[in-house]
Amino acid sequence: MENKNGNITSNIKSVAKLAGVSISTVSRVINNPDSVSEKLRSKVKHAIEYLGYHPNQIARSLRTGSTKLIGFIIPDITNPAFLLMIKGAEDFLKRRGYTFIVCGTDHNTREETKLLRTLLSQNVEGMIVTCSGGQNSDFSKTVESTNIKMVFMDRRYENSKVPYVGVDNAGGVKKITDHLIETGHKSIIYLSGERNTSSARERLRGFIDSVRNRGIDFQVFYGRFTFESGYDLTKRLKKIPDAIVGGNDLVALGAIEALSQMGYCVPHDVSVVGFDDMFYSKYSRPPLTTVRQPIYEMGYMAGKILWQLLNGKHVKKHDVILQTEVILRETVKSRI
Amino acid sequence: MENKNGNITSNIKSVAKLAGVSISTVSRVINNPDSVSEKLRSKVKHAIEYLGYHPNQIARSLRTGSTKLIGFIIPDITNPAFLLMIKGAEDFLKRRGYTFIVCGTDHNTREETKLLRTLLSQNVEGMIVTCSGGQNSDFSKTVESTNIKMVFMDRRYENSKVPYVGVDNAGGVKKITDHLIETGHKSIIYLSGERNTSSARERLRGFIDSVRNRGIDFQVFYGRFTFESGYDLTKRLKKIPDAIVGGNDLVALGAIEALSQMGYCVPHDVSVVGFDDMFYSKYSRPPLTTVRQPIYEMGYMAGKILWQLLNGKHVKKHDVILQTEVILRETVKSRI
DNA sequence: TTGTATGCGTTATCAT
DNA sequence: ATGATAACGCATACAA
Repeated sequence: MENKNGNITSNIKSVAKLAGVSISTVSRVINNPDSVSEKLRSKVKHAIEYLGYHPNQIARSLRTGSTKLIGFIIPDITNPAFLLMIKGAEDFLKRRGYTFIVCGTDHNTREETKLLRTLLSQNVEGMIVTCSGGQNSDFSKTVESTNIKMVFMDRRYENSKVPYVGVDNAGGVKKITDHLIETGHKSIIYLSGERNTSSARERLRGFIDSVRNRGIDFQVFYGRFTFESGYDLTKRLKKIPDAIVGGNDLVALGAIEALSQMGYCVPHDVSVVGFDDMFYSKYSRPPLTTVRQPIYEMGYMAGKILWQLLNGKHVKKHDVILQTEVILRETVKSRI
Repeated sequence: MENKNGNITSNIKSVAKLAGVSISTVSRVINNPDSVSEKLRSKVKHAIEYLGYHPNQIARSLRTGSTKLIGFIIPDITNPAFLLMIKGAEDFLKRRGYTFIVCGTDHNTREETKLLRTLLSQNVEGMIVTCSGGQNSDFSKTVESTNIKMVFMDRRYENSKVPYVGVDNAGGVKKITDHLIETGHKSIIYLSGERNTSSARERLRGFIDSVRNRGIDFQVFYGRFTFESGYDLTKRLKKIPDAIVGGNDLVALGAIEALSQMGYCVPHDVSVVGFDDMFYSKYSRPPLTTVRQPIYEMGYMAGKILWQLLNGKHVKKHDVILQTEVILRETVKSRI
């Protein structure tokens, strides 16, 4: 039997014919083997083996109404952090029989809405989404109109009834800034990236929370979440502070590079800290003091919550906020 | 109408009923609007709008035999290089209406075979695969028995009729090793990773090609393709050579770190080069001299070839080998 | 131009 | 324990 692509495709009918049984028996051998006699079961199994048959998932889905498909929408499929989250979610869900469609928006909210529609018409049973912007009303409207099971991961849209799993961005930045203050840093600069996502706003808030009303001389500059941005922002500094807090590790690393080119030594002259603890940060020179997020765990948790949603279980906490950990390495020097 | 998940699902029937036409007319409005009178067309369109109807892709696929689904199998969904390849392929294919399922094997060939089966039963129309090991006979057998359209990307299994897109690994390592020899390096050590994949073997071959019969004192050590492996291997070196060639950038960076801890200065005392030009290598201290592969282009090309396969076009070159480029930065010093 | 009826490959219901 | 058959939602050949 040949389909449109010229592929040789065996189906339940051909298996039944070869085994000399009805198609219902074949179906039973696959879905409920115990209900078939040993004799027929073995016949059917051999036929399946011989023909290299495997059930057509499409037909199965149409009939059962269950695709066992989960969709992911993330801002950038090239960013290892997002993929580690996805791995976490997959590790939880794949042993429960799900398959995954992963889509990247390139940080474009219009594309995000489009992908939502695509996944919907692929009949995914659930979705895990890391939002691409600060808001996307088309997206939110579509979600509300469909009752699709969804979980937001790491970044969310506000005013939404979608459960959320994230990390305590504000708390993390606050912790590491507190550490800076406790070790005698009097003037501190925060280098933010784009401020449109929920996580970026939270990090900035953590910095402000830590620094205000404590007699600290502080300033905030906005750029992007890249090495180059950290570099440029730092090069333009009129006055070098006691410490610089990067909105993420890349920004911090860029700042260190600029500082070194400007003749300052880290941490001797300036302390620098980041946020993320990305793969490379422990190998930088000097190794970067930063905040570690439980990335993988975040994904795992998102997978778990989606699974609860899918199975009609009561989701206890609507929002789950995971805690961060300060990783002390060698870019901070006490100035007491 | 409500499906098993409790979702409100409108179907072609409900649209037809509301519009007061037959289901074939609705189908025509969607697939071939010009064949329907203006009057009915507008009625149907309003009904579609009102109900928020979109066609069930599952049913459509079952009927037409076309899923517009492409599957990817890669060794590790957490590795940015693989994902950049995928992005290349997607950029070519998505404007042609395809959707993508991405699966990672965790470098496990058994899992690889399982994923192949999964994708097959999801009725993907084509697949792009980066092989997880040196061989996988179950995988190869299954592929041959199905006529699935497939392209190997970056890593391949031998003896296969599957088209392949890769880079000239051997040529790349040869080029950079030649450069080392031409700049007066007399003793050179190659630090390989696992030697089971096709690309790892090719890189080693490039090194040997460059070094032999030229009076060079050379040695090869095997470890893994990680920072730690480069570090450990280097720490165990009895005698420090003029230059070290890392099987990839991570290994080279690990070697540099070990060297620096052992009191050697790069490139003053030893030259070190890598392979990949991964994202971070230009920011390392000192910036790493390495070989750049056209990662994205490789994926784009793989997508293009798969598309040709899918459309029955004649694929001119069965194998496509892309060229590499040596990136000179600051970890090599001339010793002439 | 429009409608009726068939079948895609399954699973599930109902007989036997 | 096994088989015949309806139904899932859609596209399409054929009839009108």
